[in-house]
Amino acid sequence: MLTLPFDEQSSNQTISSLRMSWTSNKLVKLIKPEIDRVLEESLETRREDELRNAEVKEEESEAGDPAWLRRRASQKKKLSHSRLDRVRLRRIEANARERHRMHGLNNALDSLRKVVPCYSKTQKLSKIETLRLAKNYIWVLSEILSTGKRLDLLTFVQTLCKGLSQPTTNLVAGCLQLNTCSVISQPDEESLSLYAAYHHHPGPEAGGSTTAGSGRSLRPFGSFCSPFESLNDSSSPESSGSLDMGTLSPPFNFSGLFTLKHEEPVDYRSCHNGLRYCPINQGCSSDLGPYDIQLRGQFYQVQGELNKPFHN
DNA sequence: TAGGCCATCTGGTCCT
DNA sequence: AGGACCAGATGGCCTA
Repeated sequence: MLTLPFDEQSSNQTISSLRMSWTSNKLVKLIKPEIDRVLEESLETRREDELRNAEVKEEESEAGDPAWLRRRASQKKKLSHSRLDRVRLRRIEANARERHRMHGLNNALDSLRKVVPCYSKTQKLSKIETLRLAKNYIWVLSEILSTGKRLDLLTFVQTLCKGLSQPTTNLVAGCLQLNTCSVISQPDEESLSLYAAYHHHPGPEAGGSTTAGSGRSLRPFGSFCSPFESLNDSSSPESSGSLDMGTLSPPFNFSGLFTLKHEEPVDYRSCHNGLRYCPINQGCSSDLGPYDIQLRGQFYQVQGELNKPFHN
């Protein structure tokens, strides 16, 4: 007799989920008949219990229930065993489909994790953080495209980290070997000048902390406005408290239309964790810096170039 | 131990 | 009728 890792009190849900989980395992082929038998026994037991309970409930309620409820109860009563079985079978199938659907969703999220900065097999980003990071990443790329200006690493990371939790911020900063404090609190002059260029209006979130004066702010980019605003009425990634992908669409569909070209072969080892960027005080004179945007059809090359340094 | 995250189940709704 | 999608509920696991 096979001993399954759950006792008789385990619910059918547990049994069916275990059954589904094990389906992919080759071992299950050997023990499947046993699993099916236990499952059927469990289903049968539960079926009998539910029928008993339903009968008791109907007896209890028939006296004072409204007519529609009595009708419903009598309809239930009329459900034959075969009909009940069919209903339950449909429920089981629906559960399996739902699981499959959610697995598909999770696979898609995994794919997304691999194309955003800071992909790590060991420390997986949560679903919500993955979406937030992706949103910020798209926004940064759109900024680079629309302004034609490079972002220094600090700005890049700070923008990526907008709205992310502290652990994720740490992860992103860690990927780039940045001090987290500098990511969240101390924008450099270059960054500030860049914000000034973008600064159209303070925005609703800029009322509280500021970057000037105190030199310390939890939200240093509160007034970092996107040039897209005039076109799309969109705002910076930080402008909405909740996840709002809809307002952040870029001004045009650039997917597959551009690539980033390095001016010269890059030795990633000489840079912070591989990212080629212009550190503060090193005076990169090029307008575009390392990002030489060209209209080609090599989006994935861009993606690879941008992500290569971050992925460990 | 509380809180975050996740997988799963479930019933409702909409669509074909 | 049946499938896809969604949101709420629930319980397990992990971590600070």
